[in-house]
Amino acid sequence: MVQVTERDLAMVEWLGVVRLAEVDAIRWALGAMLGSAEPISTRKAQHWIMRMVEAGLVARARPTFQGASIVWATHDAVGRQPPNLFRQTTRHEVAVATVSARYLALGYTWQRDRRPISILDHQADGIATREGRAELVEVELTAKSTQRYMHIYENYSTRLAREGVSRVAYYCTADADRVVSREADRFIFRTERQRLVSTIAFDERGHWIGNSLSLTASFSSCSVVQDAND
DNA sequence: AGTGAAATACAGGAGAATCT
DNA sequence: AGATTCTCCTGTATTTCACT
Repeated sequence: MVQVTERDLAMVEWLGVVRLAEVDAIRWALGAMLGSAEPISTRKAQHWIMRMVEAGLVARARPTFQGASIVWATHDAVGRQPPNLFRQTTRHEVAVATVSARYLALGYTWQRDRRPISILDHQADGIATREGRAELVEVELTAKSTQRYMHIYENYSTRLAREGVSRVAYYCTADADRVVSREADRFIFRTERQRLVSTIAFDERGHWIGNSLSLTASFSSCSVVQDAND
């Protein structure tokens, strides 16, 4: 019989929030649940997945069109329908989970953003919170149109200025990073501009290429900028 | 102390991508 | 095409851990 611990349940709950994750993200999230900022080994993560599959809490598949196995929490575990792995947005969701797991490892909690409250509102890919500071997180594997950035940034400017959002962080491919930054320069007023940061974290195939420190690195560069302006 | 589950380590296999 | 390399996944033996 498989033993299910508190940590296992916390992991499954997180999987329910992000919907999908690949093994690499599981490594980071499990490390985080052990109180570590480092990922556990791949083998260990795979054993965990096998145990959870046996317990009926997690399901797994390896679509041939992409490298790693995709893992999700079963309907029994979280009461949500299993994700469709063949949708266009699946790669994006997997990438969001990859970023989310690294936030967990840094001691953040992770939630979904609120549903849009108006036609002009924009829903981020997630909210990472630590010590009362909430950060909106976006994963951008392909750049959107200029028009859409105008709307999204207008919305983010408001949330930064009036809704207690401390920062907006983009994790991008090289191409998307260029556009995200350029459009931010155009559309975000200078008093808020420094609080939107973008880093190159994925290659064109959607594989994580940021190092484990890239989140913290962007934090420190952000605070340096703020100090300089204070 | 004894038992079963989990962690760990190492060897190896399948499949895709790349090279010649 | 065939060989090679790479990445991700699996089998299994051994050690560690948790519980009664």
